[in-house]
Amino acid sequence: MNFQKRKQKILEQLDRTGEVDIKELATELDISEITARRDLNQLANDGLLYRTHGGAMKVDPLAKPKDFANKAAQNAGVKDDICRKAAEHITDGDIIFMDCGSTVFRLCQFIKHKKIKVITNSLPVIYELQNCSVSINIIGGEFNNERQATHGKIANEHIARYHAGKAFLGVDGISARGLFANSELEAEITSMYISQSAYTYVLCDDSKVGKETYLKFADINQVEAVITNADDGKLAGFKDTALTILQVG
Amino acid sequence: MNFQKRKQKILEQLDRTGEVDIKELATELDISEITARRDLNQLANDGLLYRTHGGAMKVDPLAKPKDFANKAAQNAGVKDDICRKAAEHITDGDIIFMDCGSTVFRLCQFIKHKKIKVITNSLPVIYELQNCSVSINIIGGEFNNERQATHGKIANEHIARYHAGKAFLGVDGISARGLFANSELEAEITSMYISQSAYTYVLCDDSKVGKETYLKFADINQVEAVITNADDGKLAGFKDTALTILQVG
DNA sequence: CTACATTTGATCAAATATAATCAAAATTGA
DNA sequence: TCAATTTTGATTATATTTGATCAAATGTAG
Repeated sequence: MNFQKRKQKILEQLDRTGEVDIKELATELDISEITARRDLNQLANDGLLYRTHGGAMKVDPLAKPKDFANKAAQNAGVKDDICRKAAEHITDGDIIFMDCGSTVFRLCQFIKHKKIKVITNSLPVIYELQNCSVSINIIGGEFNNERQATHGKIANEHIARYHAGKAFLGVDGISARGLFANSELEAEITSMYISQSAYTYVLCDDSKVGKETYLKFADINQVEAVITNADDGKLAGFKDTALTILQVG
Repeated sequence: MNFQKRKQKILEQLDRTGEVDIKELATELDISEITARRDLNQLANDGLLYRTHGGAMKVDPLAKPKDFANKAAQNAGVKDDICRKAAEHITDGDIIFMDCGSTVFRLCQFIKHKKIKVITNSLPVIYELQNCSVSINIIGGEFNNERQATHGKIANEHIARYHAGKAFLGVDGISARGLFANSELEAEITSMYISQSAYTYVLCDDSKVGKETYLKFADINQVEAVITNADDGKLAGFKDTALTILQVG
């Protein structure tokens, strides 16, 4: 029983009962109390639970804005797994880009407590990260109501003025041949994110893996890592690429 | 039963019945009276309830600290009058700037149905105008949580790239000698709005008229009109200026 | 106002949880 | 395989939480 596995079980029970107890946890997971404590502390540090004396409680479920929440809720379990993994790669002091997809949006909950700078064109992300330790830089430009984000020439130029250590991006399709998008606007801004960040993570669930849709906008070697729940079979195509693959679930 | 959990239960009961009693609390939560007292004291200290002898009462929900909505609600009647008048000057096809003050925010309700472009640095304005006939251009840059808006160098440069027919701005003070602001950030972005618009309306209630506070950032002849509820006496100082004065109320 | 009951805060003691330190065990990478 | 690193657990010291007692403050009734 390693840390990752315990983490899952703890979060699972927390989700079910709303609370956990150090002593019970130690018994159930067959670990010492101090290890249980260490686990809880780490999870609390990642903002995934509230630490209490002798245990922990579920973190407040927050009211999600508008219908975006519904779309974001589709496949939420998998997306959360992906984002939890992504959050492990974000540390205090980081400057990161976040794009406007529903997957990337779910990353917010895991980074709220971190002392980082987020540059984003996504209104839901902005909304979610106000009033917390994250400092926000809004990408200006024409606002697209459907995507709840800014896009276009001015937005692209805005991004071009910044550099970030990491970018966390969603795509509509990814294969060994490159990254694919369903719209030009989306493709352009994603390209810009990639070019202005030192290290790019692509976040996508298995439905996007192997999919080559509409518009190819980047080669696979332009991004550094993909975080996904796809299985080895689906990922076999990436064998010959330099891509770092982070599997979850 | 730890403090966090008791806190939940206490606040829950408070919300239901409006009050709690030390003795009952001690029995129900199976804690000593002194612990119940300590809990109530701490919650009172956090402003979550009113401490009374022998128990506690629900705190007045209207007395919550100033979030933007409340601030915007202060003096709402007057501000609405001012904004209603301002809206009369906005017609389909207009491109307008709106700044991030609480007065200008109330203009939103009167322009929702209009077919115009709004360029703004105010997050509340953006929220208010989504999903309606107004097309939005967001001014990018670093987000200031207190003001719920973007400010700074990049924001100013963003504005510099656009021109609008009209600007609707709030100020912290206005007199025949010029416009005044309580912060440099605010002053700079307002100056930029003025210089990039053909016609500038200043929206302010009578408390701002004649007030010369902190930082003067523009001469009075740089703006074209002021919309206010101030009376003739307060406005007498503007007699010798070219300013168009639109009185309401 | 006085007398009485109740509530309260302070102090202390006991129980419990936590952090710190260090050693053992497991994992990792050559 | 061995050495280095990480993870885990035992021990001890520290901190927190809780409850009991009691004097002081507050509220109530006459």
